[in-house]
Amino acid sequence: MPKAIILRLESYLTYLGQLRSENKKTATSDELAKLFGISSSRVRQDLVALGATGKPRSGYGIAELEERIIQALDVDNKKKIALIGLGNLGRALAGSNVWSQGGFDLRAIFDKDPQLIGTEVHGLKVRSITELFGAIKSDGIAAACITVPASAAQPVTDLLVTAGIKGIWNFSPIEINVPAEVTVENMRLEQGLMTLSFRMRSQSSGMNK
Amino acid sequence: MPKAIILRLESYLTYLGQLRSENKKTATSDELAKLFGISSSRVRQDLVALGATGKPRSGYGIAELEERIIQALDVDNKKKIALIGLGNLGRALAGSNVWSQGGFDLRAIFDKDPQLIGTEVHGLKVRSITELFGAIKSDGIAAACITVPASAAQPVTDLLVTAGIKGIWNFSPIEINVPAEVTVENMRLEQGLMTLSFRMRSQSSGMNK
DNA sequence: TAGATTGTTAATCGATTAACAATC
DNA sequence: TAGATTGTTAATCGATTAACAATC
Repeated sequence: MPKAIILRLESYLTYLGQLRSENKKTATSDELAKLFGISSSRVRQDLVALGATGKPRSGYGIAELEERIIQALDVDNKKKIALIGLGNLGRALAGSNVWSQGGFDLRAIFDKDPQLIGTEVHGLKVRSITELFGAIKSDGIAAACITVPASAAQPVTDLLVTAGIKGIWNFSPIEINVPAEVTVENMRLEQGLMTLSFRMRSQSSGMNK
Repeated sequence: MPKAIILRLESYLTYLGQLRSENKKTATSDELAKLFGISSSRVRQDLVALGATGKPRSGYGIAELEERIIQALDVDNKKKIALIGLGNLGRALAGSNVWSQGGFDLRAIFDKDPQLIGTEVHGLKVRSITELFGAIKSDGIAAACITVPASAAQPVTDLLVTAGIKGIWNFSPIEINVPAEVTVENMRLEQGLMTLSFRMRSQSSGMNK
């Protein structure tokens, strides 16, 4: 499945949830296309790739589309994830519902600050990073979210890789090195802002090049 | 400038900073290409689009590249931005350095919780959302970061648009509606996790399709 | 000089849009 | 039935890679 389609399916899913909450039962390719600024044929091709079918005149069933997208992205299969680094951002994420929305189940929190170790955060006891290796092995944790300072990112990554982690959601502003079998998804907050910065100027100058 | 190039320039910038901190002076297209998993000719084309030139055998000057990317993205021109919604995520962002890294200067914080209004957060007094309109007008704020609950996102957006805001960094999991002249950059945390979820399965099943 | 790396053009690849017959 | 919308194929567009002469 091409990466571009995956990204759009995720966007469709968000919007379909909104439509369902408004009690709508069906959506047309043209409706989705207008919202996301793409052609309706692109939407139909995406939905064909997903294996969904619609009905001429009425469109696609919203519930069916949601279900298929969730299946395709493996969101219904909650994978165990650990959070490494309980700073401001880590704390905000720990208490959020992104984990289950994104297909994961937050099961462990690690930090190196002795003040934090042993405290309880959203039902999870904060553990020392020295316990990381053993805990991941014994708990069968598949993924990790890294919200540590840049300087700690690579050492923590190496530890995670050795412990057999399969996926990393990386918030540190660093390119971390991992072996080919480990999946890294970078979440770069600054990059979102930089894109906004660039687009605001292009917009205002009419320089759409 | 194509969106795909902008995204890569942002990535290059992050990595060039790392190289500079290691006291490296130059980088080759092949070096950058390997790191980001693209071809070296793509890197060279990106750098040509940026207006940078390199030297055969030695490569490109790191400091010059950084400077040109910062200029191209307008990161050196700090635009005034307001934060709307001081929940866990808003608080984490308020205290971070993403603003200046991304080309902005956080100048105002708004919330609707009376408990928070009047308190000081990272040198900024939290103001009532009812003051939003006037404050944005009088302070010349160009952009806003929305970290409010989904239900509040559209009303807050409408207010911001009326106040003349030019760009929105949206963390709420909603497609917000804005007129064409307003730039919206969505920061979807769940989508990052969903992509990780999908890629972890593709990876492990060897199903690279 | 020799050889690594740039700058650039042509070839390939993939993604998007256009178009339209099929159909509910 | 009539007409809106799907499913699908062909055409277009843009992005990436390959290749190589120029050059430091």
